[in-house]
Amino acid sequence: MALIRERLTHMLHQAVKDLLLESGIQNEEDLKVELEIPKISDHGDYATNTAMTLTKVLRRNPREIAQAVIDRMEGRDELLARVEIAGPGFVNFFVRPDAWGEVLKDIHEKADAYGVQNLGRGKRVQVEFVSANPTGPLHIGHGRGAAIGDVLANILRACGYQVDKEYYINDAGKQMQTLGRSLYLRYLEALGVPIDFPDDHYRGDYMKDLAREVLDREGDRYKDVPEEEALPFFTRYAGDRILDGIREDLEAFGVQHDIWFSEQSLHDAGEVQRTIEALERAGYIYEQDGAKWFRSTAFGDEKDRVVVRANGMTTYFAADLAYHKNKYERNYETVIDIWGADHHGYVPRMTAGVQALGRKASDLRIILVQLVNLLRGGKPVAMSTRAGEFVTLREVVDEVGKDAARFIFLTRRSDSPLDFDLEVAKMQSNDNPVYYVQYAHARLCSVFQVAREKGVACSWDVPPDLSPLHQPKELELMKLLGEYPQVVASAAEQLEPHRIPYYLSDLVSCFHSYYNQNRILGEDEALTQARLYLAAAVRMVLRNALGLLGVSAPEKM
RNA sequence: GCGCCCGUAGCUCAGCUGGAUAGAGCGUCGGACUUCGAAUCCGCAGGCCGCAGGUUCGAAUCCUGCCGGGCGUACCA
Repeated sequence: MALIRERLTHMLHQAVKDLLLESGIQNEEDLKVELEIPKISDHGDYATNTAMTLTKVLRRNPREIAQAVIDRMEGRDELLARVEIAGPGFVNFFVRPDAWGEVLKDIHEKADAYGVQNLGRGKRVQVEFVSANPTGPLHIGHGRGAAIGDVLANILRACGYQVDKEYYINDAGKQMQTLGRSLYLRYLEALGVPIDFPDDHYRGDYMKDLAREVLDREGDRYKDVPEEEALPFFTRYAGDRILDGIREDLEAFGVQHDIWFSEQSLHDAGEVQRTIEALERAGYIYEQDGAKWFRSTAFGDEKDRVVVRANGMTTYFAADLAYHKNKYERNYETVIDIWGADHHGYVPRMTAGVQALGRKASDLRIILVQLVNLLRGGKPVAMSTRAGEFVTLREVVDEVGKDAARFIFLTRRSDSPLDFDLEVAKMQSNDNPVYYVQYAHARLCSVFQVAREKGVACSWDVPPDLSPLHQPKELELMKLLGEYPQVVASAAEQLEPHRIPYYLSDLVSCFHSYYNQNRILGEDEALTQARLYLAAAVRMVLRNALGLLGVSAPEKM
């Protein structure tokens, strides 16, 4: 049994199709119909503006079209109590109250898989996120990108895409040398050798910690080794250890990448060179002032970009081109990059790059994540990266918990800047939406606990009679539960994970309100069974949605 | 200068692929625990959707111009 929304959409779609055929029009584009939930309940459970959008094609007035559409909706009486034409030409649908129970049966039947669908049809998608340079610990801005990337990937998986989560390690180039040298100098310092620590080196305390670690493990064996000989060890050591730390911090944050991809491996395999050659053959490379330029202006970038400098070194951008070429060679149909918004200037050149490599611009989707302002009690926390004074992601997770941190990162559109207040994140109140949602789940678990203690049946081979559910709040809950798959689908299509937390807040708000004015476990056995069945469905959806967010669904709190 | 993002209630933000009377949380004020969890609920108040034009049956949403804030404008990584 299909869900209410799907059935109605289908019915409407057929009716519009018939109407267009009768009028001799066969235009697929005019056939898309959309159902919205009106803001005002007097306007029905669902409404469509399709009659208005059809006025231009059919050249008739919208209310007439609306009537014609309604007349062609077959089997509407089974599902609908009433259909109205309203305002300039809206069609408002009032679902039969007894039809909503189908939603609950559907949820019980699908259980964990409720919300899972097959929009993607197995299409391979890669989500690349975090990809912070392995030169220091992750900070809170990386956390936001991590949460968004991780959850977006989860959502796409739930929608039938075959998704890999990938981390690009910038382990090549001068910054790694600088990193190694920073460690080397701290090592000497720890041995009591006077050093001069340059400003452009990595000054954070974590480098001193690492230096002590090297000292413990290796003793003073590098003390008298010439710098050029010692550096490779220190570079590799620093890079590996910092990357380990990043991995651990992500793990503590609930994020696991499937693939860790090394930039150096592209250089080692000659892929950077090959990519430049491929672009040369395609005619997108020219030489000027001793450098090789990529003609990104051919695809709308504001200027061309250097890929090989006059000194013969390839640029970072060249490696990025090779990396993206490599992604498509690994057969990803769509590649999603999650970048800090401070990199937005790179979007046109990267988009140009994938097109020059023979892909559609839309094969690369870039999500820009705005910066995070870290606050404590409303006051900004100093965040100077160079001085190494930043608050790390790990510190934030340790202080406020992974659930609160993730939820807060996700409760905002990614292109909106985010104020992250450590005190608010720790508050166990409604200031903090994560507890509001988790509390509902714990509450429901508690109800089931009590039910079991009282010996009330609360698992069902066959659905109970749902006719006792007819209160407005009960119908509203069922309707909201029925919207969940649609919410997941739209989050996937629009690449907007924040839709899930907002949906959860709505659902939970409705539930809490209902809970406060009704008892689930009561004298009336039939009513109790029906309400428990509803409650179980709410709990199921909460679990599924929180699972997508990587936020726990506690039984007690 | 040019480019991108943002400007919605006192605060933090949804709504933006055009739809009917613009929403939520916080904060203020006032109510609800002998009951399955009060980390909850109920109610009151709060708006020229930055400003000005345009597009059309209809604009917070699309277009143009301004104002204000953030970011970016390398043969750096």
